[in-house]
Amino acid sequence: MRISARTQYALRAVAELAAAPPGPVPAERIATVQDIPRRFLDNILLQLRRAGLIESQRGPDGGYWLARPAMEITLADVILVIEGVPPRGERFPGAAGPLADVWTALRAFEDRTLSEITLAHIASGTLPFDGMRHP
Amino acid sequence: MRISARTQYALRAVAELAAAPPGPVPAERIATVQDIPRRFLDNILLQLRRAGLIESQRGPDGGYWLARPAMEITLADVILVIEGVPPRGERFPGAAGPLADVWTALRAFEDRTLSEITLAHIASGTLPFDGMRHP
DNA sequence: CACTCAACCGACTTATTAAGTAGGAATTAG
DNA sequence: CTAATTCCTACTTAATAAGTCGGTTGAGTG
Repeated sequence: MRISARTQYALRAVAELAAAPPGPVPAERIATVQDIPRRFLDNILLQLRRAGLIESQRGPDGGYWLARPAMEITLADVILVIEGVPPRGERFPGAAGPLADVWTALRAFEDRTLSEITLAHIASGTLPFDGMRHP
Repeated sequence: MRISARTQYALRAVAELAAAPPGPVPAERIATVQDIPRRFLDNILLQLRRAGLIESQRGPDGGYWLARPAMEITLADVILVIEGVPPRGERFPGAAGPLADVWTALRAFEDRTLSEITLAHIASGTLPFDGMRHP
C-alpha cells in the first residue's frame, strides 16, 4: 500500500474542496491548511483540472471547485488521474507462479474499496465500513 | 500494492526453496530458473539468512534451504525481512483526516492476508481463498 | 485603462530510492 | 590442492519522485 506524496496531496486537496462551502477555493488556502508546497500544488491541481475532476476560475475570487458532487467522486477516481493505469501483473516462472494470484487478489480488493469511498465520505468523516472481514 | 523487485525476487527465491526436495539448493539454480540477476540474488539470500529465514552451507553441494517448514513461513515473514517495518501512518490536517483511516484499514487487510498465506500454499498452488468478499 | 489577483504552463533541478555490480575472502568436499 | 559455493562490504548506475522556476494569461475592480 505504497502511496506517493503527490497522490496524497491530490487527495487532501480535493478533500478540502469537498468540505468547503460552494464557490471557488484558491490554491493558496489549500496549500496553507493542508501544508502542501504551493508550487507543487499548482501543478497537481492543474492535472486534476485537465482530467475534468475539478474546475477553476482565474482572477480575484477565483479558485478551484469540484466538477461533480463530492458523493460522485471516489478515491479511485483521484488516484487514477494522478498515478495513471497500474502496471499489469506479470507471470512468474517455476514454483512462484501462484504469487501472481495473490497480488491480483490484493489489488482487486484495494480497487474495490477505493471505488466505494467517495469524497463525501472523507469530508463528512463517515466511512462506509465498520471494520474489515476477511475472505 | 506496490512491491519492489527486491521483494519479488526474495519471494520467488523462497518459493523455489519451498518447492525443492530436501537438501541445499545452490543460488545459481535459483537465479537460472527464476531469472534473477545472480549477484543481486546473492545479496538477497544473505539478508534472508541473517534474518534466520533460511540456512546455508558452503562448498561443493552447498546451497540454501528453508530454516523452517514451508507451512510455517508466511509471505508477510519474508516481506518484513526485506522491507523492514512499514512507515507509520500520519495524521492529516483539515478535512483530510479520515483518509488516514482508509490507509490503515487497507494496510490491515493486506497484512492479514499476507500473514495467512504460507510458502506451502505458494509451492503447492493451493491458495487459502476462493475469491474475496468485501466488508 | 491600469492594476492586482490567481490560475496556467512547460521545462528544469534536486533528492531519494531502487537496482544491480565489483572484487574479492572464507569454507567445504573430494 | 582444486573447484564449488557461500559470504561480505562497498560501490555505481538507473529510475522515479519531489519540488522549483520564470514567466504568461485571464478576470475582476476602480
